[in-house]
Amino acid sequence: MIQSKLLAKTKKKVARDIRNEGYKFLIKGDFIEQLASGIYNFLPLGLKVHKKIEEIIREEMDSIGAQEVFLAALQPKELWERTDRWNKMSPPLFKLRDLHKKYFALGSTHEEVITILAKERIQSYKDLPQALYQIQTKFRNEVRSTGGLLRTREFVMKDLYSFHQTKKDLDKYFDKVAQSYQKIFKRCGLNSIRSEASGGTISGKEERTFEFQVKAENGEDKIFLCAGCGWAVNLEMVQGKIGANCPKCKKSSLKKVNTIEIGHIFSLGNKYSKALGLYFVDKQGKKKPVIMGCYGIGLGRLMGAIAEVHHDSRGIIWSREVAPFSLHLVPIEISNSKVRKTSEKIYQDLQKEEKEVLYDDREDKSPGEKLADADLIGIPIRIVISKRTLEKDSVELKRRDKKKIKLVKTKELQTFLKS
RNA sequence: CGGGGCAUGGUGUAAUGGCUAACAUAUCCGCUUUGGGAGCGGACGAUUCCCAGUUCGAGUCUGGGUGCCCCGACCA
Repeated sequence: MIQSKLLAKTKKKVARDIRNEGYKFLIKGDFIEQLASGIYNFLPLGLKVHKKIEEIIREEMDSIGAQEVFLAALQPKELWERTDRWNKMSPPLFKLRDLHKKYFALGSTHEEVITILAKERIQSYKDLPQALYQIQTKFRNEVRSTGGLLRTREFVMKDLYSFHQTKKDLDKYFDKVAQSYQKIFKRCGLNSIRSEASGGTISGKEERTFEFQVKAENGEDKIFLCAGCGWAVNLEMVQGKIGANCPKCKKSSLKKVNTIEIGHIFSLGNKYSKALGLYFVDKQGKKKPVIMGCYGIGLGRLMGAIAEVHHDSRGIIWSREVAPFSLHLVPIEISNSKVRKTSEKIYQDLQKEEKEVLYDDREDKSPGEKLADADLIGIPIRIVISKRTLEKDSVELKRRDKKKIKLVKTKELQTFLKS
């Protein structure tokens, strides 16, 4: 991509009421822009990151045998009344009426829709287990949006639903998903903590659920974490146990940690299958409700969390798998013909290797501004070419997350990048 | 939903109730410059969120509305 054509106007200043650092850089770098409170547009850079995250999630979901579907966002009122959630859902549903005055909800989650979809296709124990997921826009009528992308009213979510004969089989899959989640977050550059939580309006309070949390100074969640064994629990589950010993390992004490919730997995039991009539016939010919689980990751929030965790004073530091580009090619003084020729040659060569390169071909930007933009956008590897480096037949390589600068012979650049 | 704050060129900010609403930045033109947001000159750009009111006079004061931010409550 040629940077002069990239739709990204980086900003030097943002409104002072933006406190959240990661969010500030997403705005400054022109990854996203706000349309209304809790509602965001994604610009080319932001969308690229979002898509990278989406692809990681899709790969991991496919690898645990889940099939992708795409469900309706407009959902009839009656469906929500059958599970008694039309009025009880929290945060509230966005509700609207069609031309015939019929009520609909904009989907904030899809237990109802997926359950009746499954009902048509799961009747026997032979049809089980099954796992379906989608990556789709959700709408939530939040009372208050916060932290940029961290809590929005419209966002893309990956929601996975699993269907089982028995609680035991669900538990097995539950663990599999939990592992898959840790892997997803790892690939996104985050160390996630699995924390015990409560289900609220999704699973019912009696079912146990896990949240996946990432440590962040200004995260809005709080968990108690055991420094010894890594066991964790949400603040809401246990009040006033700071300093108490971990109930699991009994050795270390629990410490209160601020976190951002980046994923949540629920055991649903038979709540939805009973309410909506999803039953199967077992080997003995007995009719039983299907046991369900559901598992969610908010993609925008995950992106916001990454920015929140990985940045320095100059901008975001994207990890390799989620970065909008893998290489940032930055010529200094591109009006110099030798600099230009070499840069363009390198750009072409790298593209042939299917490297995702952002080439800063802008002539009217000073070196300072180009370098500042590079730090802000946060592509993992920066390649600087200038008269100075070309005197040594070299280009300069710098990792965004490191201080060290390395000179590499122009001819050896490609082999060097492979290693 | 309770409490608080804010609203001024594209963006960020300034302006005792008083003259033509100021500055920075961005953008455009010219010259110059090229390793950490360069310099000089010029240009473009605002119904000061909306509606009432007080006043000789309102960006500024009062009332109402709308929007945004923060704290709390709530929360996948």
